[in-house]
Amino acid sequence: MKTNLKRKIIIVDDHLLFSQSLELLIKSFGDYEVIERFENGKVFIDYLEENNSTEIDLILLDVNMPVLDGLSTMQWLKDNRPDLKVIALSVNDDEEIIIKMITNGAKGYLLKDTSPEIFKEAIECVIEKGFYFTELVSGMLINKVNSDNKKICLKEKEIVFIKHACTEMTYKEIASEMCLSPKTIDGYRESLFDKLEIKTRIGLVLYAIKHKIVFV
Amino acid sequence: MKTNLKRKIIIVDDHLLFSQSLELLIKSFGDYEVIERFENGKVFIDYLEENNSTEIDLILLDVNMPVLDGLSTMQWLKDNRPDLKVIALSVNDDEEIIIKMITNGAKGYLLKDTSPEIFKEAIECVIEKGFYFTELVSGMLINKVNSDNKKICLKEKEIVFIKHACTEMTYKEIASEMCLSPKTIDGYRESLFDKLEIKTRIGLVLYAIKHKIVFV
DNA sequence: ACAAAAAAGGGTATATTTCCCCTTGCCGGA
DNA sequence: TCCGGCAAGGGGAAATATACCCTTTTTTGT
Repeated sequence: MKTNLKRKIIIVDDHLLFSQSLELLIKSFGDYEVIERFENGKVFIDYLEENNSTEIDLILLDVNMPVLDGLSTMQWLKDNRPDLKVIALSVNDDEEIIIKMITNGAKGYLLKDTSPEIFKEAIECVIEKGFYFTELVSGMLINKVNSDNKKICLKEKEIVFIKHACTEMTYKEIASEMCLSPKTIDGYRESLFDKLEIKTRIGLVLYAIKHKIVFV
Repeated sequence: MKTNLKRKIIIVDDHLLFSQSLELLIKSFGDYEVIERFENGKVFIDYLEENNSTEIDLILLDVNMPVLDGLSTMQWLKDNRPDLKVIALSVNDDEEIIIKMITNGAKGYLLKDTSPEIFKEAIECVIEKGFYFTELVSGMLINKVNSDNKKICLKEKEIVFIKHACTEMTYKEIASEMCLSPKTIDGYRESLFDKLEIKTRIGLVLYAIKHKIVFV
């Protein structure tokens, strides 16, 4: 058996059913072998640190994982092993995450409802040409470039204020919690309402949750 | 080949990579064959209605799907094909969903990070004995029975009001939107604040999002 | 027909929102 | 060096919106 001629793939995914099944699917393509599987970014990085000379052709990296998630893992890879090729896998089509994975060096981003045919094409494409982007992802990249100019950036204090605003505290209570005059808080609120194009505290709460400033 | 002696399994899951891979995994167990795969509850039900005499030993049903999700599909099965055995598959350990799937007749509930060994055991168990519950699920069932007495139930109008309260509308606007007097809205609010043990509209918004009454 | 809900109202105290103005300190260009 | 600008922090006052009482009228189910 000429196993050593096959492309070497690593799967990092906490869904054991998925990762083990996916290994079988990849095997069925013929040209690839799955040399390792890990259930989160932490154990994967541990492995890389102890086996830094292993030949790896491609990494399939899940985005949502416990312990160390795909994004953090991608950041580590960017800093420590930028040579490795990664395709991110996720059920999640959240634009922000996708953009972050790609800016951190992912060579492709596939949703888990991708067909096996496209999946195979993506693997081949990334190994051969270095990248593979679906229309969804390309669209987001373009969208991103076009809206990069007027992007909203929140200061640290504003973030703290927003978090407090997403509780049942009154503004007065928030002010004393943050050791500021209620009037300053008032100023924060006004400038945020203006910046975020909202009109009420309810709008602020919805914005905060939508943009993951606070969690529910 | 004695294919006709194998147990017949159907997979319903929108994640094509997963469902196709899972089919390979199931095949590798030896005693089973995947006779059909569907990508949402709708096409699965369509199939059942046109092939109501097909022999099916087990259905693996994903919970989160587009078009018609696992819960709705389970409800249809309960009403129309209570004879079919279903194992629900999900990444989601939300207690409410799990309980609902089981009260609608699911014979098992597995998270997708289950190991293939447990998965195989669960399949065998459901086909042979009729059910399989992990500790997680059993724990929830017990928990459920113990806390069933004082559960909060919201009326239809209250739900509608809550949805409106999660926007930047004022109560006055909500009243006219719902064709009610502002005072009636006032009453809704008060009774909800009381029932949900909250003190402000912000609290109501947070409750609504946490309990999936509204989506962000 | 009667009790229980649902709907609506009155009144009042706070909270929130909005607008416009003031100080202080810091930074960059003329 | 001086000066304008600008950002952060704070203020007054007024208009609305919210929150919390408690009462009355209408519907509704049985």
